[in-house]
Amino acid sequence: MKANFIHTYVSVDCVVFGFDEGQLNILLVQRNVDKKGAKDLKLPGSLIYNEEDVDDAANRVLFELTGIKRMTLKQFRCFASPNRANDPDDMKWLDMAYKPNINRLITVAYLALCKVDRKLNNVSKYKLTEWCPVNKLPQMPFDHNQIVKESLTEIRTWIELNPAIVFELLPQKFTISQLHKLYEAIYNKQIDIRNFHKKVAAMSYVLPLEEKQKDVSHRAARYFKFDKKAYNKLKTSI
Amino acid sequence: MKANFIHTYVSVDCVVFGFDEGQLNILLVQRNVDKKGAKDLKLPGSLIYNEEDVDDAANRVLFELTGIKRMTLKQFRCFASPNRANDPDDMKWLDMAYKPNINRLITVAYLALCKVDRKLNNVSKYKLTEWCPVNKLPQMPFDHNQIVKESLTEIRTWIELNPAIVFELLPQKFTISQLHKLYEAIYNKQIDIRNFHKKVAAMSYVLPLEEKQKDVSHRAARYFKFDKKAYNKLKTSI
DNA sequence: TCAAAAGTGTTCGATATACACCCATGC
DNA sequence: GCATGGGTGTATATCGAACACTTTTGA
Repeated sequence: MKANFIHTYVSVDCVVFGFDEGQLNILLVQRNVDKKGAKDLKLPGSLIYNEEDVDDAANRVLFELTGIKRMTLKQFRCFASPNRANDPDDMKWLDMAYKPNINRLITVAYLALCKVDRKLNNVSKYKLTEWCPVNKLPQMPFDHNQIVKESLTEIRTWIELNPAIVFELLPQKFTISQLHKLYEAIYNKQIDIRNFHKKVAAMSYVLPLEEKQKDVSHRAARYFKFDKKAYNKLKTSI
Repeated sequence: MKANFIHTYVSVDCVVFGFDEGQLNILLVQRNVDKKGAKDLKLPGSLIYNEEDVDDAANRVLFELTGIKRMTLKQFRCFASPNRANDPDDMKWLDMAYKPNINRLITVAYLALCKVDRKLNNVSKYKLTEWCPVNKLPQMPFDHNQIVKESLTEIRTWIELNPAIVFELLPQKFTISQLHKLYEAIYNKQIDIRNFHKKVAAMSYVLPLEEKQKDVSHRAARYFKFDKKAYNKLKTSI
């Protein structure tokens, strides 16, 4: 009986959201195996180190992936099905990428948010990274498709609890239209634009700038910015 | 570098909430060490087995603890600080209770809900279990105090997402007053009773019964029940 | 008749929803 | 001048918050 307690490896996997051209995208990486044909993409992740907390491991993965030191991230669930790493291809890849005989692998999944205009400098480790629209995801190894699926409901509840995080997905300067499209993408439904303007006007921490779009073939939109200090002051006052 | 990937043990720990006499309580168990004086209580938990998912492990722990097969439960966070099991007493206890040389222990924390009037039949394993009011918790081993603290905010967001789960903390038949006190305990603030009556009246899935309290030295309160079917129908229709 | 808890309505402000037209700009 | 997207206001319904007195029952 006591022998049945499992000695296991633990990994973190990150669902990195980005927003571009009205679409939510997820950042995927290519596995190291040379599989002809199929692209073989997966969520970025890593086994955790000896003296490393899972949160630290997630930050490390994201840094190696993007060159960004402190991304906004949130742990959302541990995936631990005994069968999640039973596919022969996946086992072979674990052998190669980490060490042989990884008999069981449990993963802790994270959500992370990334501004589109952030230049990504991925450190050596990842040969190829790719933004992939959430509604056109490929078949992925392990339970990564399941993880992404759950992350989509998780990101909504995250925003309910902390409305400020949506601005992590937009450039410093953004238009109402961009924000509007982002909300529509996250909630996957249409939102009346007039009511949306009112809603934004009521957010004291979203400030209009003097600057407007240039060289657009229609009326130029005003830029806005998110004022973190105003937001925090408001939040602590409640 | 590759040697640095950790081979670790994984446990589950359960924060079991109960509600009695206007108070939220948590079910704790006594550790097996004979420490004089101090009671040495901890959260119920266990290492996970070889072929066991963490959700299954949590269900097993709860069954062994209460005799209840399917408790309402929810995974809420993985605690994995490298130092969380570094206390000498805790390490000694791990040696005894499980096996020697558990160098690192990661835990996945669960919330569970238990009706007060449920008779608890704890299976052999636990010598002594104790309901403990959330505002009078003892010092506990590992990071169990931290886990409980986070569970208190977690239970609120759980209820926001799924209002039906509060009824898991009440008897089949309950009075508005009981429900009212439960909400006050969970949100830790006073709630106007007239508005509360209105709110309950608007819940189409909370049905008044003919039955009333007996032998009370004041006006007898009406009993209500939660209608799961009506709730699910309502939920799917939205 | 008193103590103790049950039960009951109205008003107000804030918030969400529905809905359609004019404005600025580049081509 | 036209195509494209930007920007605006009003009316209505819904929801939450504040607030005090009467009813029932046993002791």
